[in-house]
Amino acid sequence: MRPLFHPSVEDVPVEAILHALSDPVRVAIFAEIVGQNCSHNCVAFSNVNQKSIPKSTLSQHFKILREAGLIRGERRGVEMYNTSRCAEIDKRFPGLIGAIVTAHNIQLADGARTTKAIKRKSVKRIAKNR
Amino acid sequence: MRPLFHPSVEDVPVEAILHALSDPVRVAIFAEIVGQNCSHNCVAFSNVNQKSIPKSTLSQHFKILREAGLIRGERRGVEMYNTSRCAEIDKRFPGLIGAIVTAHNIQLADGARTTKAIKRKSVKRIAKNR
DNA sequence: TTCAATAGTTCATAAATTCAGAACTAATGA
DNA sequence: TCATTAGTTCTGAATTTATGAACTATTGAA
Repeated sequence: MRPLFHPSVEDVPVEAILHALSDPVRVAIFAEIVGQNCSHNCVAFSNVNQKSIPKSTLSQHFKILREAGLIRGERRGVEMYNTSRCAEIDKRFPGLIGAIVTAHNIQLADGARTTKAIKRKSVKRIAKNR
Repeated sequence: MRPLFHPSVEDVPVEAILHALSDPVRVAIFAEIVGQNCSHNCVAFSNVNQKSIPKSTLSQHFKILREAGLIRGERRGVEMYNTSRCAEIDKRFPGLIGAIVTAHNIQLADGARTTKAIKRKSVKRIAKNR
């Protein structure tokens, strides 16, 4: 299996970072990894947000986080060890990751109200039904 | 013409904000509006990034920024007056907007290197060709 | 060794989003 | 009333994303 691709932080545009974190499943995964400041394998997340997510989908999510320079994935035996690359990103874009993770946590804490609208789709629906 | 929809900031999930700003044209527009801390009509942006963007597309972009609670659009005669809603958002998600706009500006300042990769698409291509 | 089990990737295609031209609406000023 | 300007909406095409199925890699046991 060929080694995973990890871009150097200078090659990652902010847009890619924002895009990677604009998905509810991916911010959740990333916030976990940052929070624990340690590893986590793919399967550990198979029910983020009370939903069971197919592993092909999860695999994609991790790939997007990796290619946005947000995490580093390292094979450890049969499973994957993921760590955040916060420190590196923070050098280039100070405060960015912190602010996003904080915002995510604030939203989590807000609870019920926002959990209903956590999918992008919902926002659009709200907007539409005005 | 029916009045524009502006969500209350509490109803906007972070994901929607990040998604809105994960597009190079939209961050550029938004950073401009924030930077000038004042208005700007649609057409003023018709060649953001040296590209001329069709007005139907621009209209969509503004709508997405509006529905993410990032800007307020107000009709002034025949044209649109757009202002940022930074202050409101900052109350709920402190530092978020600032960090993103700063990151955007850092990237702009970096110049040539990143401008080539400014489209999400490019990042993926870079990733693919490994 | 060989085999089964586990973790994750890749591939193919269906579903959802986004883009952009064309037709439309609204306000302004001649 | 008409032409002009600014912006929206509609619609089909192009692009992205999601996911089941098939595949690859590693481990541990027989």
